[in-house]
Amino acid sequence: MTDEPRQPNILLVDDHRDIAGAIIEYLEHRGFAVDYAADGVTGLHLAVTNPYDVIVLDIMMPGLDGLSVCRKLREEARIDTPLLMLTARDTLDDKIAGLGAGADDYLVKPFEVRELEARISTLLRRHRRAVAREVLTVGDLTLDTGTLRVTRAGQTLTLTPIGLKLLTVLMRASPRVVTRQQLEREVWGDLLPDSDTLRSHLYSLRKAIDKPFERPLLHTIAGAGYRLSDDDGR
Amino acid sequence: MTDEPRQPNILLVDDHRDIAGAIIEYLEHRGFAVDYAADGVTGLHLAVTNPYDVIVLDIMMPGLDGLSVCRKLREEARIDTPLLMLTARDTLDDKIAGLGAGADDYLVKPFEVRELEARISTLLRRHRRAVAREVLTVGDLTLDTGTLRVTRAGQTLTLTPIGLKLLTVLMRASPRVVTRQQLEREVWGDLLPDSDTLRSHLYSLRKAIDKPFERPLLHTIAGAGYRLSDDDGR
DNA sequence: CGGCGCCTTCACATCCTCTTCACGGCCGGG
DNA sequence: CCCGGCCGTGAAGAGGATGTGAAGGCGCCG
Repeated sequence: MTDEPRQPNILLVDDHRDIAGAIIEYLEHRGFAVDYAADGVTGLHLAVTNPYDVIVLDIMMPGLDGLSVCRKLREEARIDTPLLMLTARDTLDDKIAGLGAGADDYLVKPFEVRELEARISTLLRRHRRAVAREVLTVGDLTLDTGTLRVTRAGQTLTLTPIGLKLLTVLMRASPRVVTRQQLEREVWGDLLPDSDTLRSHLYSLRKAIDKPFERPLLHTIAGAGYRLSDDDGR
Repeated sequence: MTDEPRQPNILLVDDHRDIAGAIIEYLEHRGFAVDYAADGVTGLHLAVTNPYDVIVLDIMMPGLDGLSVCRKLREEARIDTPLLMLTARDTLDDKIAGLGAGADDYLVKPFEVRELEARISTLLRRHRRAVAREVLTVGDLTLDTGTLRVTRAGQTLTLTPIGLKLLTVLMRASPRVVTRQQLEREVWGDLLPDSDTLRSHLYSLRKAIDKPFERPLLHTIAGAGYRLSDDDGR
């Protein structure tokens, strides 16, 4: 609902302006937002200052070459954005080096842009899935963001999409307090509903995750918001 | 980029020495300090005797398996170090149910080492954030501005929104004196109430934070205002 | 088309907070 | 010595915030 498939941001680093131009045109036409750098230094700079979804990196470049950029990104900047390396056939050996430097895939030149797009899409998918899977835990309550399964004390709970969204936000924030406003914004974005329907949803959520159990996890903080936490001994 | 650069300590527990070797090599190359145990018993021992930042635990092991190690860590040793579980695809379901055992995340084998690293980084970030909240302290009184929880001498106090606001201002200013005017302005802005309701609120606040205890922390400075401080020596 | 979830909206109940007011003690000034 | 101001104390009522539950509408899927 809120996590819509926004336009993926791609960074292309390649010193062949003509080839790059064609690639950019195609990718933008296909719904990607493309940033471009003609050399390794600017490419590196862009990569560390912007959150890209995929980085496409030519391996042979004057000055700072692709391998070095890759290595710096991974080892110094600690950026784990999916990275696709472009390499010429005759330097195929580089591909080994490329994967060693932390690239996720490589493509041998010359290639079809459609092939490039396919690889990019694969990387996007894989990374999204990888990032999406995460297990949040508060007390004996767990939420697996990969399977969207919610359990408490071993038994599976079922909740509505909005309930799930609220719970995710609350669990990520736990044990900090989340204001009503934040919750509303997370669920509905900027088009907030007329009346405060949030109250009903919180009510349902509470009924789902707390009602059947001894110790409540969802606490109301008067005048401030809500907090999800396991307050036993402390 | 403020509090960074200590080397994170990882504990890896996995009975597949070859896989473990590759993981260790990669992680160390990427700047982690890795301890290794090939079975559950030594893993458990290492985990309780050393302060790790993240523990990576294979779920299937001869002898003491990962789930048991996890449970023992959480329930007996009371260690809340972030814990990542490694699990084979075919045993996914049972094991995920076992997330109630207290794992923070899981990774399905086979996986990319880079993905493992990404997960580890996430856990590190999350844990640091959770621990590094701002906590105000005056004497044995503490206020966590993230969870809005107030404790004194270990026990949790409950106070009203306005009481909380007043306390926050007083704690931030401590041990300086805060005038009535300042307090009123903080709470009500420019539209001050008719009568001085502030007195009542300070009374309640005092009742909440001082009444149940020996030494008072909230002092009235005649004609000047209020001061929150632990005055033993002075 | 019909049933089923889910979301929204509304109405009511309940709880809690804030404000207001009244009283009394303390203290300094007249 | 008395008075008035300042402050602590405490109770009570008004009003707001929140919990609770049900009705209705809408979209989705068979």
